[in-house]
Parts: sequence; structure tokens; C-alpha cells
Amino acid sequence: MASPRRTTLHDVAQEVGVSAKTVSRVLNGDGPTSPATREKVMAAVEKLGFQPNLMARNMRVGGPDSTVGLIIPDMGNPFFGTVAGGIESAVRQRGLTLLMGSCADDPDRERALSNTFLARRVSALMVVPTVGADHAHLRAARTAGMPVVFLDRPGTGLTADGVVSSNRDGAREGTAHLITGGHRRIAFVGDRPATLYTRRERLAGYREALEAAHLPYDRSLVLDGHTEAEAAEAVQRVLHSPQPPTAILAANNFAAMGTVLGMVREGRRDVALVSFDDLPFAEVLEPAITTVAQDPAAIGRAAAEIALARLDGDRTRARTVTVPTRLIPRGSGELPPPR
Amino acid sequence: MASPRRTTLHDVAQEVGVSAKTVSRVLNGDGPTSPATREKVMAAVEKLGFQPNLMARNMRVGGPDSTVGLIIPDMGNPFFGTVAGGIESAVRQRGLTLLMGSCADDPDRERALSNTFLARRVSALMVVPTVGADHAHLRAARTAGMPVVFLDRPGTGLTADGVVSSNRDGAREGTAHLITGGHRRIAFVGDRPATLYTRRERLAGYREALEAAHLPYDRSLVLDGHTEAEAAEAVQRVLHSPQPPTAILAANNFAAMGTVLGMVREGRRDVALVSFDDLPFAEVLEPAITTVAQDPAAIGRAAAEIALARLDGDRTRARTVTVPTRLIPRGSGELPPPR
DNA sequence: ATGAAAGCGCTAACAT
DNA sequence: ATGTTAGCGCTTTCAT
Repeated sequence: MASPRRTTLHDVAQEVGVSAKTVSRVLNGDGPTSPATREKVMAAVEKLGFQPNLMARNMRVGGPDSTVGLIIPDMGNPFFGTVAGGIESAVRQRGLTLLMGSCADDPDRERALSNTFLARRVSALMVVPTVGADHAHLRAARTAGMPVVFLDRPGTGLTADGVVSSNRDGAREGTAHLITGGHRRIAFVGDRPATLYTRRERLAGYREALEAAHLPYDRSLVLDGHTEAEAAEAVQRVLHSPQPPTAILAANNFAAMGTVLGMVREGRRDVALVSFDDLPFAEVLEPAITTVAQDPAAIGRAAAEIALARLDGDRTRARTVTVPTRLIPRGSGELPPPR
Repeated sequence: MASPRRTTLHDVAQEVGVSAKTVSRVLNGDGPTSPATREKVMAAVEKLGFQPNLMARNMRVGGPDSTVGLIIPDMGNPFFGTVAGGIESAVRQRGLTLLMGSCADDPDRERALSNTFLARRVSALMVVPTVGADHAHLRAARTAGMPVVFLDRPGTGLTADGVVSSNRDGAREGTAHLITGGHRRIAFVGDRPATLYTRRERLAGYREALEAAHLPYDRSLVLDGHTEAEAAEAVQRVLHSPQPPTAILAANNFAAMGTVLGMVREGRRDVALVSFDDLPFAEVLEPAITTVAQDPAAIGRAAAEIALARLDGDRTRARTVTVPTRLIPRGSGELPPPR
């Protein structure tokens, strides 16, 4: 009981009694076709359930496929989902379809996925680089005219276009906000590994704010946590230390959730908090959480615009676009230090 | 300054001084090859940055592409991201790559995306059906041997395999939990449109629990809200009604977030809440939120297993797998009614 | 161990 | 308005 072969253009042509090229003309609307054959062809297509084989078409036409590839490190993070939405709506207007894959934080899988996309001749490739991944292998495809855009973090081993948030400025602003409120001991809860681009940049912004206010940089106030649970534990520990912080800058949404969880577990509502990344529940908590909001949709849009410009022949040198963040004061960052 | 043509198998062959077929043999490791040529070929591949054109390969080989397509209605919902993760890890073991696209709740775009996947000859197609979409056009591909699996909701116009949560049982259990706590006026906050499969099933489970306890079904306690904001407003309104509920069953995560937001705005911490779908912040709120947790990763795994079995020749009739939900009492569902 | 020819499904270029 | 031929890049089949 073998499956029937997939219907081809020839099957349709035979059914109607015309040549394959005529069917092709009808379907792609290029050459002239009589209304009569057009109808007959469409009927046969419907009847046989014909799906044109785009691989064959693309191969003959020679151009790239009408898809854009996106590689993200983690499907569960809605941040990337929103980024993807921004790309999607921008490329769709050009008749391109966004296809995405997740590498689950694995550099080997990132490599495999990019080969998958390259081998299928996507029009452009967008990558949110995973820690440890190298991107030198993309050079050939890029030289052959395929745009490569790095999102959220710069790529490694390849100079290409990129789009990032104003991580440093945003973190500086968030920290300064706490300092203005009177805080002098401010903890930083960041992602791991500490070499992660966004973490480095945000830590740098945090330090800039401290320096500007002539506050000391205390390493014991810099905490790690890749997951919510880890961040929560780190926060609980530091709140029990001899000189606990009176305020916390959480450097991403998982860190922020963990920080809130840690504070709840300790029954501490008196610690000020500013979170980098907006949170779905930011407005629901008491106090509501002050955030340094990123604009993931704008990041996606900017990346798509760069890629489309490249496809249109833009040959200027690689550039990096910075999408601004915005401080949204909501309450948690306005708590004064105890005195 | 035109882009250089993409390197082909022949380019590599010419560089080495062998035939194309020899290069093909080296790359796919089928026929016998001498170690010497093997090395030279690999070197040339590296030097020229050769990426085999999978479209050409697949076309000649005739089989399906080594990708699996997934269509989801919304990128921003982490529920679907987790489902995708479950599929991904299951199909990867078979050398298949998961590619996903979002139709943004638009049935036309769902159709376009499925054509995109079909035209590229994916090995299998997974669809989370969007409201208003029809799936009859998938019949031909399915007949030709491509597995189709519907996730989270049944498809329309096509009998195919499916995987869903135990929506009705879960909602009944969640509602019964509130009834056991002494509540007699329990509101239902659901998604829109009211015809949505998951909403219908969950409402049915809610009604079953009411009936089992001989409680009246009061339509004024059934609220709608497709977004967090809409749900919040509906909740605020009902709390001001003459006979307000003392407990709420939120039928999905957006409804739950909106419900919490509405309660916070009204300063009401005395209303019991059970949420269908687990929430990232469920444990952080006070009281922590009692949920009827789904298992999205298990949904994805089950769907992948069905598809793989079909690819292995399973020709039994279409079946629907139900993945159980689990009640997680955390506090918000244990609030007693005021007396 | 390697090469030559044919063909996968489609369309560009040239007929008619 | 339609048909024919050739070929996209690769692999199969059959040589050598």
C-alpha cells in the first residue's frame, strides 16, 4: 500500500490535454492564456490537489527561495517571539515568509540550523547568536549576496549587520534612577555566563552609573542566575549578607522574576527593583515593577529593513543599529532606602 | 558589482579535477572513494565555501525534505514555544529539523504558510488551527503520505490525527475545587470568540462541575476577553454587579493575567481564582495562583510521535491523543467565600 | 575507484 | 495562444 506519487505539473497538463508549459503559464500568470484553458487548468489543479514543487521552481529560476530564516536560542522566551513578529510583518510586505528554528542554546545546533537554511537557499538569514557559536561559515553565502543580520547580540568571526538594544544606556539609566531615589547599595542580578554580550553591556552601564555618582563598585553585589530559581536563591542569600543591598537592578526578565520570587520568599517588600526587559506581570505586582523596557518588535523591524535594503543592492559597509530602551517608572523603583 | 554565483558541486569538482559524481560520493559517503581524493575534495569544499543545494538534491532523490513544518497562531504566546520545543527534541532524533511559522491568528496566512511548507515538501506538517481556517486543502498531501497533525485544537474539513489537553476534565476539576471550598457564585473568564474549541470545552467542564453540585448556571457570570485588558475590564465590571462572584475560573493565561489585573485595580484580594494554564508568575503573586496546568511539551512530543509513526508506515485510522492536565493548588483557589 | 548520461519538476528561450 | 527544447544542481544507473 504505497503512497501515490505527488501530483506534478505534467499530471495536470495531461488531465487537461495541454502542455506543461501552458499549465505553468496559467499558474504563474506570465505568458498569455485563453480564459477557457485557464478554467480547465484551475479545475484540474483543484481536482488533483496539485501543489507546485517550489524546490524545482526555485532551482530553475535560480534566485533565492522566498523565505527568510531566523535562528533563536530559545523558543520559550516570548522576547524572541515578539522580535520574530516584527521581522515577519516587515518581510511579508515583500512577499517573503519567515521561517524560524530554535537551537536551544546549543552552538552546534545553531550551526546545523544555519546550514539547513543555507542549503535551502533562504533569501536572508537572521541570527540571535548563541554563546559559543562561530559564524565564519556564513561568509561564503553572504559574499554570494545573502544578507546576514545578527540580532540582540553581535556575531562571532564575521562582520555583518546587527541590531541591538541600548543595553548600556538603559542599564545606566535604570541604575541612576535608583541612585536618585537615595540608594547607595544596589545589587546587579545578571544572566550567565558572565561573558554574554547583553550581560556585559548591562553590567557596564550599571558600573557607569555607580561611577558617575561616586559610589563604590562592590563585587559581592553582582549576582548570577541563568534561571528564575537560581536568581531567586542568589537574591535570598544577598539579602541575608552583612551589608545587604537596598535596591536591585535585574538585568533580564528571568532575573527579574527570580528576584521578585526571592523577595517574596523573604517577605521583603522594602527592596527597590528596576528590571531590564518588560514583564507581563509588571503592572500586576505590588508595587508594580519599574522597568527598562526594550522594544523587541522594533528590533525585528530594524533587522528586516536592513536585510531588505541589502537585497535591494545596498552594498555599504556593515552597520549596527541600536534600538533605544525606555525607563517606565511604576513603583518598585521608587521605594526609598530605609534609614 | 553583481554577486558571485553560489558555488556548485561542479565548481568543487573542477577545482579538484574530478567529476561531480565523485564529489557527491565523498559528501554523501555512499560509493567508494580513495582517501586522497576525499581530502582534496574536503579542502576544496572548505576553500570555496560550498553549500550543497538541498533543493536540487531533494528533487532528484524524490523523497520529502528533512524538515517538519509547524504553524502556530501567535509567536508571542510562550505556550506554543514550549509545544514547539517538545516537537523539536522528538523529531531531531530522527534527523529532522523543525521549522515554524506564525500566522498571527489569520486564517488566510495559515493557508499561505501551509502552502509554503507543502510546496517545499516537508516531511510532516503540524498545525495549531486558527479560528476560521479550513484544512481540506491538506487532503491531497496527506493522501500522498505526508502526515498531518493538529495540535491543541481539532482541524476543520479534514479528518487527521490530533493532540489536545484534557480541557473539559481540567476545567471541571478546577471548578469543583472552588465549589469544594464553599463557593457558589463562580465566574468563568474565557477567550473570544466563544466558538473557540478550547473555550467551548473548558466552559463545558465548568458547567459540568456546576451541575454535579446542583448549582445554577448563570450566564451573567460568563465573561469574555481576548486580551489581558479586556478580561481585566470584564472582571472589574462583574465585581461591581449586584450579585458578584466570590470566585473566578480563568480559562487561559491571558484571561488569568487580566483577572489578576482587574482584581488588583479593584483592591480585591478576597476573590478566589483558579487559572487554566500555568503562569510564569503564579508562584510570585500573593496569594500564589492555583492553576490547572497543561503540559505543552508533552503535547508537542505526542504530536511528533504520531507523525513519526505515520512516516514509518502506520496506516491505522486517525486518532486524537488527550494529554492530561494537573491541578496545582497554591493558595488563590483556597480562599474561602466571605460569609 | 571513478566517469558519462539521463532525469527529478519546473521554467527561460525560442519556436509555431 | 500554445508547444518544444534545454537546463537549473544534484543523484541514479550503468559503464569503465
